[in-house]
Amino acid sequence: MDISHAILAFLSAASFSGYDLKKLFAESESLPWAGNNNQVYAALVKIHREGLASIEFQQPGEGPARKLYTITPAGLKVLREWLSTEPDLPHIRFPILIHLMASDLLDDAELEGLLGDYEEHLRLKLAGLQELQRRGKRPSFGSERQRLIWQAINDRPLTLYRAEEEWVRNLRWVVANAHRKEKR
Amino acid sequence: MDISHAILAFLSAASFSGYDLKKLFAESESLPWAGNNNQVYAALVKIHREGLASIEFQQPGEGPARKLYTITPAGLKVLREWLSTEPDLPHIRFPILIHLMASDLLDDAELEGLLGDYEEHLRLKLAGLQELQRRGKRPSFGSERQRLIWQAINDRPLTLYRAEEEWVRNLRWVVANAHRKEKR
DNA sequence: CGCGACATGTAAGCCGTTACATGATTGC
DNA sequence: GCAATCATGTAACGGCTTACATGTCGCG
Repeated sequence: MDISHAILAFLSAASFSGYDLKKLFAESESLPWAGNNNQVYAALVKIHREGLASIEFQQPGEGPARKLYTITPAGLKVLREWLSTEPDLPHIRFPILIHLMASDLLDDAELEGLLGDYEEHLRLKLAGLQELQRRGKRPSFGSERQRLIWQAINDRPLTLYRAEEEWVRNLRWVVANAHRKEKR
Repeated sequence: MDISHAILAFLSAASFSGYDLKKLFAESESLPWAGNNNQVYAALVKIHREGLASIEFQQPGEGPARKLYTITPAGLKVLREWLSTEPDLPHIRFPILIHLMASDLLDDAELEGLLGDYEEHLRLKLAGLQELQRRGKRPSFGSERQRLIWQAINDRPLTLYRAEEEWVRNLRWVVANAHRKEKR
């Protein structure tokens, strides 16, 4: 359960409830475990059992009862040790590649349609992300250096989608030219 | 089980055995289901049961027995229908982002070390991929247009890792400058 | 009064990976 | 004879998602 380290990483910046963390994961876009919650609550129980975080019960009267988790010195130690392990390389899936593998079944117009729709889809996603970014909500906790790093973290999905858009645009150009150059 | 469509996509280009497909998935790098085989064999059974591919038993005497799968007209029809569904956007995981979220625990030298090691790791991966690409093995079946598309498919992981490398390089520069500009 | 956000959890199931099990053929 | 590759499968485990279940609070 690798999500524990991500939770500890969040808790190293501030204290959160399970609900907070679930939302952070759901909104993150760049992190694994999108919109889960089963794992978050289960992992929190385990983290607390191991003494890596303490719980502060916040009484009702000012909202629904919540459990605020705060990282302990033991938790910080575990996190620091984990930080010295090398991070894995990016892990990615491009579902469109499977479509493209079979795209010989499509005529030129159909392929153009597929790629065009995909590019449009990407553009919409990008617009949504940029919108979120603009009126975000950027976590400003931590040092100056850490704020720059948060910016890089938030930028990462944007740069990925931009790269994907460029890749598709280029591919569209390539297949359009191939079509012009030769008869099939 | 989405892997069926990927298998059908491969089979639309040529006939393969389960072993062939397993290797194609393992070597692909850009496709999901890296180095599996459980799923491939299971999916092939299902595909055959549904009449989407036929089996040709190749007798021993010229090697170990193998089952060569060939896509049927029904399989082509299913594949063509699936092709008209919109492909999902890329799905990503950048494990290093979790490290970075907690990186405020590291001093400047340690962070530099983390990023430097990561960049080195990326460079090695890139070199390996380029090596594979050079003496590949590029599937030359299909039309001229399709050959260009195969090139794009094979290039995709390369461009991704290159983009990641650039992203890290930029981040290193940013944190190095932040360090110079202010005391902490 | 109903809806949406807040809040915490549980259950079921798929998907994917690792490891196991078996056996033939080729080359050193 | 041994290791590597070809070849086909099965078993077990864990991670992740979807859906379910329950309850509070504030707002229109």
